[in-house]
Amino acid sequence: MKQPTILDVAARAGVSKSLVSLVMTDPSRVGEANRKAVLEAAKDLGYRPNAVARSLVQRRTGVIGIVLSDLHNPFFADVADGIEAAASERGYRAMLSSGFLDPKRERSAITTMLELRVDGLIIMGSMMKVGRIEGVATALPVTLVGRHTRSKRLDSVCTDDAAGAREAVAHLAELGHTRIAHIHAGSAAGSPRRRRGYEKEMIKRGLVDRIRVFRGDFTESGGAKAMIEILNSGDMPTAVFAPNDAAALGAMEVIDDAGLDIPGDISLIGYDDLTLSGLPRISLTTVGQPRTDLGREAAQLVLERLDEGREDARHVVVPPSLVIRSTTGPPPGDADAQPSEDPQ
Amino acid sequence: MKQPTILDVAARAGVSKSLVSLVMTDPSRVGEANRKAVLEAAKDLGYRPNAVARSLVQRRTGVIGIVLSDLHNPFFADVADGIEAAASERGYRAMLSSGFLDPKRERSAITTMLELRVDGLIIMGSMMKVGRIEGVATALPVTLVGRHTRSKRLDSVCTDDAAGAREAVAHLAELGHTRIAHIHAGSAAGSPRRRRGYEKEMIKRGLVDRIRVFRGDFTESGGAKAMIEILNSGDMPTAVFAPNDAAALGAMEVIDDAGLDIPGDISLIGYDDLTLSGLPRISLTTVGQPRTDLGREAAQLVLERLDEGREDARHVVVPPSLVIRSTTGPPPGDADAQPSEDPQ
DNA sequence: ATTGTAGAGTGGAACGTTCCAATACGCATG
DNA sequence: CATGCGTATTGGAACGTTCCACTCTACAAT
Repeated sequence: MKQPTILDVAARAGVSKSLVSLVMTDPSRVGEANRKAVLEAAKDLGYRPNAVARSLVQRRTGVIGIVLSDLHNPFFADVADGIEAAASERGYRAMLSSGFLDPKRERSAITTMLELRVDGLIIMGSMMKVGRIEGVATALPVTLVGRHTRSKRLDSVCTDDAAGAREAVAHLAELGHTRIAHIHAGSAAGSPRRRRGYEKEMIKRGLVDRIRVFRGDFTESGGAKAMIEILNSGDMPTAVFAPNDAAALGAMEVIDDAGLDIPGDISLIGYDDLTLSGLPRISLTTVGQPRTDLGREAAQLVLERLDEGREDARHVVVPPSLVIRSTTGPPPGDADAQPSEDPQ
Repeated sequence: MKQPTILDVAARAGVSKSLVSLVMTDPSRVGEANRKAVLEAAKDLGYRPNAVARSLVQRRTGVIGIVLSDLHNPFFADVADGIEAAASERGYRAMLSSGFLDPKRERSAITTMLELRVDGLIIMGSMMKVGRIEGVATALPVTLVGRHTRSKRLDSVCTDDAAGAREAVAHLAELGHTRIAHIHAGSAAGSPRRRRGYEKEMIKRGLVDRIRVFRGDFTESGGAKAMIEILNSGDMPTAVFAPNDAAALGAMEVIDDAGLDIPGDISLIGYDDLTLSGLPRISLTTVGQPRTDLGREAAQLVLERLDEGREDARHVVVPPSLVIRSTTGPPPGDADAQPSEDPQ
């Protein structure tokens, strides 16, 4: 099991370790004969450069760490794709770790990344306070995905959650809804803004006293639980705005199980536009975010600091877009149904 | 940005670097006064042990690498959860990398893991040939998830894919189906066995000449494409057995779009039992695998080699279980409908 | 007084690379 | 024939830890 080192290769090829190192990094700078000898020796021995030793002397690992809150949320998978693509174009590789929706485990995932000395860190859907994350940003470039901040110490990229939420509520209001409830995900990344957007739009439309907010989270089961509460609240809304698609799916399940019709009895709207949500069976109205672009942008921000020496914080906000499908419609008993916004 | 080292801490605390090292690993072996001084100095400086340097001297990283073929497949997320849980219980941490459904990129992901000197490797849903992976297993413990092999050099854990496939076909046959088509995913992990299970059961039931196999893959779009081909084949089956749930969802979408009813016109069955598949709107009949357990078992296999010195290969096969939901029913025009197997 | 022992702390080698300054060698130039 | 120069190669110092063998001190046992 003992792995061969550069010295073993050097000995076998009859050259110095420095020459082997040269061949491994830039073969063109080495004479024909020696190059061949080294490559052959390396192959014979099954030599693989030890990135640990290399990182130690170079004081860089070439790895961008990604910490995400939930491996199950396909939203992150797309963002991660974007990050990986951008990173590998620039000679970095991405390594991923999950926070399992638990601030403590997220913290420990981040610590691990720091100890491994990743060159940059991208944190998505964080459950932690921005303040704590800022502390980390003194050691390496950090980009937050999906969370708004004006921090001077780290970068961020997200969609305008408040605007997305307002669009969602506006869409419902224009369909004639007034009793619009919102499920929120506490202080998890993005959630506070979406909630505020919901509230603002409700206020703007004169629906202040119709504001109903229920606590859930960004998962299917969180959405389901909140929906059960809504159904039991004795104050049934005609529309529900979920904090994301995963939660919306959970809510949908509860509504279906209760024998209610979507959107006949209750309209439902999510956030994220997962591929899944576009399935005909689901056809969830939702607020879309350009996921892969979000990821590319996040990687770009890290790389700018790493390779171009940028020092000042940048915060990128991209606009969300409402995707109207078939889980939203006029409220029940609405005489003037079929307005132009009605899907299908 | 320059990070403090153990020497900085030692200087500030007025002790030797060795003492600092001791405090960091086992504070109880150090005198009260010095321990406090060291901890305070470390805190003041924001010292974080450099895992790269530590790994170099210890010749271990404490990291279990996970390489999976597709970040989007929630199946892997659950398995990864299991791995992470088992690993962290034993003091290891898990780090993840995606192969993006491309054997080349998978190879490069594995190379990266090897260069980073992870202590063990778990490969899920691999697109590579087992032979190539075996080469890797000489350097560290490797466990394959979801792929059958009798290799003497690496471990594996998977469900009995052939048995699962046969159960699926048997279920359809008992409902009265004879024209049962199968979408397969080429040589991707698990697919060949499922295909063979399908064929065997078809033969056993005297349906040899009804065997129809279409090429797809383990993704939604792969399933959709194959389904389009099936619909255009001019030989419409009454049931389709997809290689996994993701592909089944793609197929479902195509069937829905074609205006056909599931299971009225065509029955559909998947493999994996994603959480998603249990949603009332989807309610996909499928073959279930104990995902988290699969992950725990995989981690266990790696850890046995790492910490207990096991040398011989172990291959764990766990039984799959058919989950009957509402995408399967009697074939159209079947007079004696509603057999006892009918769901609901 | 001598010896032994335990506890606390230290210095230096090692881990496997990269990088830099230095060397060796050939060959053209004056 | 000395000089200079470019190319190919080398040895040694880093990188930041851990680990081991060792020293030092205090104190108990003989």
